[in-house]
Amino acid sequence: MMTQKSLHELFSSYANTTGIFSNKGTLSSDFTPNNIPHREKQIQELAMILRPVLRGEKPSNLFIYGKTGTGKSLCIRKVSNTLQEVSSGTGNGLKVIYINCKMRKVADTEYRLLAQIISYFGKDVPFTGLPTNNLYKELYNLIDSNGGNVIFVLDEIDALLEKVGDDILYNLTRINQDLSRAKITIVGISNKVSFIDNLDPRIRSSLSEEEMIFPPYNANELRDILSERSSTAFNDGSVDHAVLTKCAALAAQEHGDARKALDLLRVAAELAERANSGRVTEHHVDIAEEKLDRDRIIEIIRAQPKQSKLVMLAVLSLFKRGQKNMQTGEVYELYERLALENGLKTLTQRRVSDLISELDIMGVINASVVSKGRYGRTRKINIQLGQKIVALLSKTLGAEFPEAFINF
DNA sequence: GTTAGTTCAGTTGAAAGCAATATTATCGGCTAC
DNA sequence: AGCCGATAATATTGCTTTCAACTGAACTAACGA
Repeated sequence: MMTQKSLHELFSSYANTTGIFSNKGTLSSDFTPNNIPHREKQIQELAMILRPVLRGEKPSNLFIYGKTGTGKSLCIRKVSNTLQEVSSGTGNGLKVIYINCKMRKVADTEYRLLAQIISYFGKDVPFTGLPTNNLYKELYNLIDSNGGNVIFVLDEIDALLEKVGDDILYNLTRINQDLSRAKITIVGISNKVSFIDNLDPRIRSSLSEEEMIFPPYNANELRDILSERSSTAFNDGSVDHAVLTKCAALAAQEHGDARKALDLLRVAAELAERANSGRVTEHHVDIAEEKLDRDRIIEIIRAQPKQSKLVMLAVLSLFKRGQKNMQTGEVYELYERLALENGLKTLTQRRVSDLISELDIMGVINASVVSKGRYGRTRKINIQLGQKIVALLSKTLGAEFPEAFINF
């Protein structure tokens, strides 16, 4: 009875207040706003580089660098959309194909990338089975019969080339030379600046006929972005000005990642709404940051292979016993026991040592090699996570390895 | 007090094994001449 | 004959293990003043 009544109250109070959001979608990171602050120059430049398509000429190939959340994809998307709109009136065919090469199982090999491209032309090829040559042939025919300009936007191209080598680009540029009725332009996007250096010189020069760099946003720019978006995302007066500043400042610390800034703001607002406080405050941002952090770490761990999780569990267990500065040996000992109890095969210390350093790189634990003189050399392993996260993690992992709790 | 060795407890790099996947090659069946 | 799809054959990966060289400071012992 009691619960029903409070449920009733909950709903009616929800219905009677306007809430914080007016349009939450604006805060999503894949939303394309009309106005992209502090990227006017880049958009201008992009437009200049790509505009030859409007006269049916081939633009230069282009290479774009920039860290995550610096607006690369956003600007490209915006420019190419407009370009497509305008060109549909000119009679010069234009097709822009955007592909994210990082997406596992979609475009992370030569074959899959080609298959993906082909499917953009409305033709499906089997997942597997055909020789790659056939796909090139197929693609060639499709593009040629389609005619006009084709622009390939390859996002996170570094991931692709790292995996499969640079032949693909070579082949694609070569196709271009044979085509009679169509022209291919390649736009590569990468977030590693150093990446182009270890590329075949021929490909490098043809790929980066033009280069652009998207610098990270600074705190002020981030705040502008946030206030721009929040003007449509929120109802008036529901967000403190200080909140935006704080989100911007936090995200600026992490290489000026606009996505992070938006996430912070969105999550903070969600929290505020859920807590029924009529407005978002700095306090909510704090909680949001912790929550994002927590989610990230839990997500990382969840995606780990079993063995790695087990190592993590070993570290966690020791940590909960109050151990500080654990050594590889101690962790390995416990890991060995846990593996045995859970019926997993035990890896060698060599491997566990690597797993530990992987966990370190991912920022889940802190491990650094220290020499302890006469007492050898080892990694000093620590956990620097909040209690909440630790508790949550051990719960998650504990559920996966039921036998592990015998140790507590 | 200095200097030159030792020693520990792993670290790190290279090479190779192995199982799971991915890519290629091959073959029989089917259609179109 | 030529093409298609399926299946066998082969190559590539991604993890791991094995082997072995390397590390760097605490500890020791010898050294020289």
